[in-house]
Amino acid sequence: MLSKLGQAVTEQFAQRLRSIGIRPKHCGLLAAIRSMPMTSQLALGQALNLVPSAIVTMIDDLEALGAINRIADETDRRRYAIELTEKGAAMLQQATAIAQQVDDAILDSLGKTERDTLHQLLRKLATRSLQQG
Amino acid sequence: MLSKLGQAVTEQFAQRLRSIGIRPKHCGLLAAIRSMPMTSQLALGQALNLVPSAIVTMIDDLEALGAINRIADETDRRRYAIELTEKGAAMLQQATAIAQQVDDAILDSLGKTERDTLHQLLRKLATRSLQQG
DNA sequence: TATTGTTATACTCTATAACTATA
DNA sequence: TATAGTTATAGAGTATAACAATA
Repeated sequence: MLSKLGQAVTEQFAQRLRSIGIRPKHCGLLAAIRSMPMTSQLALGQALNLVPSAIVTMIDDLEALGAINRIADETDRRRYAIELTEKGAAMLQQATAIAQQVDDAILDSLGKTERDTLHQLLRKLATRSLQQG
Repeated sequence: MLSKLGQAVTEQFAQRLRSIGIRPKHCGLLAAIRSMPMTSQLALGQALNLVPSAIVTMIDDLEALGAINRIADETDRRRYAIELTEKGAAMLQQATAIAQQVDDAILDSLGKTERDTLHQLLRKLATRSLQQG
């Protein structure tokens, strides 16, 4: 049931994200870029546990959307620092809002107390289960 | 969080299922075959919302493992009825046991009352969210 | 020789559509 | 002409490995 619900949540999120042209995986990257400004591509990839080719593709996507810029590093000409543009920051904000909407839609049938209980229980599971991967 | 937990559960389940040579999707099919004995392939596919080519591949997999037999229909030579073999029934039983093990592993940190509460809350979510798909 | 970023390649999963043999 | 099953093909998604430029 957890598995099916998780899929349903992911799919709803993905579907609504289409309106701003990105996928769930881009959200994590955008958030990482915001929290680690001007970091190199590979460093971002390491932080998110992504292989180099994957991060390049995603950075390509975000660059095509105008969400980020590749800034050439002056001291090391192999490197590009990734900069979040205003548009990218706006997209991240929209994505966050969409996530909130999906949360609300999913939790619609639960009252405030029930939501809190659920959140607490899930967090308890997550601390154990998400560690091993 | 639901999304990540769901993924973690699915992956753990998939990993343990490897020991008996099948994937999570085969479990649903095996269960359907048991509950609908001697049904045609396409009918099974419809019951599980699968396209014909997908069900054929999965039936191929299960046949190669000796879990099912294709029985030629005597009145309609296009049709094959799917029969669960003893080995297939055993596999389904093993899969069910594995699912139980994964459940226990995931729910390890929760007490009996907490598990019941979680189950109740998730079911409440599921009745709403899993309907739309 | 090692590292950053990129491209090429391959592999899985899955869906669409063409095809066969029956009806 | 429609249906059961099959095969071929194409599309995402993702990982591996080869590669160029630079350190």
